[in-house]
Amino acid sequence: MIPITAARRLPPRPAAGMVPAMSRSEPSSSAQHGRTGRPRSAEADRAILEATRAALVELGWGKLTLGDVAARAGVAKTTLYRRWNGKSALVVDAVAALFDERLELPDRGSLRADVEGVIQQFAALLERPETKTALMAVVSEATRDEALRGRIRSAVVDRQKRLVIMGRERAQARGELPPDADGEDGRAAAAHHVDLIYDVIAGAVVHRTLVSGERVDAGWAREFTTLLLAGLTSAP
Amino acid sequence: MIPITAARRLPPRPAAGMVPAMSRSEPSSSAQHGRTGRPRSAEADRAILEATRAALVELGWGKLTLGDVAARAGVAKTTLYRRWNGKSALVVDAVAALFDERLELPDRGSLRADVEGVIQQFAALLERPETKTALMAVVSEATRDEALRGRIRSAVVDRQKRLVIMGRERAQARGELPPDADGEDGRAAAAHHVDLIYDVIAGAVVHRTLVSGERVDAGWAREFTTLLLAGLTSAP
DNA sequence: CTATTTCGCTACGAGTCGTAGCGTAACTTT
DNA sequence: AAAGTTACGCTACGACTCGTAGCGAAATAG
Repeated sequence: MIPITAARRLPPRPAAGMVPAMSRSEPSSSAQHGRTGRPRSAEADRAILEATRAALVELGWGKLTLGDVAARAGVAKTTLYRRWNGKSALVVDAVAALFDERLELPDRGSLRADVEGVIQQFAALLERPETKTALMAVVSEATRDEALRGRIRSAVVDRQKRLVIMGRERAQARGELPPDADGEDGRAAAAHHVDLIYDVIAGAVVHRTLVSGERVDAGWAREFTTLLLAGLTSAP
Repeated sequence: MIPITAARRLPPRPAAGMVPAMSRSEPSSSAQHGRTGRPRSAEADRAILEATRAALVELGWGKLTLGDVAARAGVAKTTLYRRWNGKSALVVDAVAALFDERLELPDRGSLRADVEGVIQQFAALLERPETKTALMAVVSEATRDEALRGRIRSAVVDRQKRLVIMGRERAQARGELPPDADGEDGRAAAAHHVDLIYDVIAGAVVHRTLVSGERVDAGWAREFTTLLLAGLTSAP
């Protein structure tokens, strides 16, 4: 008894906001911070993120409330605010987990097959109602929030870009694409090329799914791949 | 005096919602409905949409409130709810006006120049903070709202697609692209082709600007156009 | 055991939402 | 000119969400 209220005697408070969740796939859980007190419940993290995805599906971004998420997850609302500083940050983490699990690039033997595969894989991810609703909402919020942009970059963009880099290297090894030029310029050009390809592929799939509102079926993936390969394999 | 409250003696009310603004560029204004009472103020429409854009720039989608918009526009909050059924619908109309004014396709003499021009024009539109913030937010909301999807389609998608169709026809007239095949199949294939090109161009520009968060400069537009043309001009 | 941190809970003021009701203004029809 | 109809500005309202504060209890490290 007579417990000394810990929070009270803290310094002015690090900020009004909360833990950055360090952009890892592993949220903000467990000990290992070298900290001394009671560790955050990893189970609570899991439940919260899952509840967030479920609430997104049912309510959509606009009507999703943190109070509702807390109730679904079986935790107190205050716990949410202790870990994330708002709706956007929470949803990014909730959706980022899906990008971890579901994006791979098995070697399908040819550049064409690899490209077509990644298109369909990404399209399948976007078909999920959680991602469909959340991704663009978060992107929209990020236009006014630098920290959120950083989060999206590491949780979504960088992960996808890695697939492009890998596929490109494989194609070069197969001789389907010319190797990168040597030197600093060559590396810069290669990076630019990767960025371009990434925006074209991801952009087209996202746009067709969310803006045009039509499905990415096998036929479309094939046509798009054909168009793309002609551009990729022609002279620089 | 003793005025008979008009609203009271109306039938059960058309709905809880509001005027569809009929998807025209001209909002919901003026008489000419053949209606009989006081017409809606077109000036109010103009002021509201402009106030909406201004509020978007300052506050962003998340913190934009209809009460604030009403105050800026110098109208009563209730007037907003009489014309639009919510934030999303209002913002779509507010942003759609920009797409009207700013999207044209002057004949630049070659397919390459036309494509590069439309890319830069669209990119310039997305640079504006109103569109940057609003477009994806609205798209996100639309994933759960069929009516909103229709609005976006007519206010944004169809207008842009028209540019693709026009550019394509010009290129065919110049002999830069093969003419469409005859018959029903030919027309269907042409429509598919237009859809594909549209999603690739608009998608890449949107994705680079909003997701990757990098500028569409002249160099990028050139590289992208090169990639695209190689794909377009190669055999089907 | 002591120090420290997190947890669930309750409570709260501030702010927004969307609607209702009223009296007035503007326009059409007779 | 009068009557009928619709839009407008204003005020007020209950319902809800937000984000924070404070408390006592639980969980861990040393």
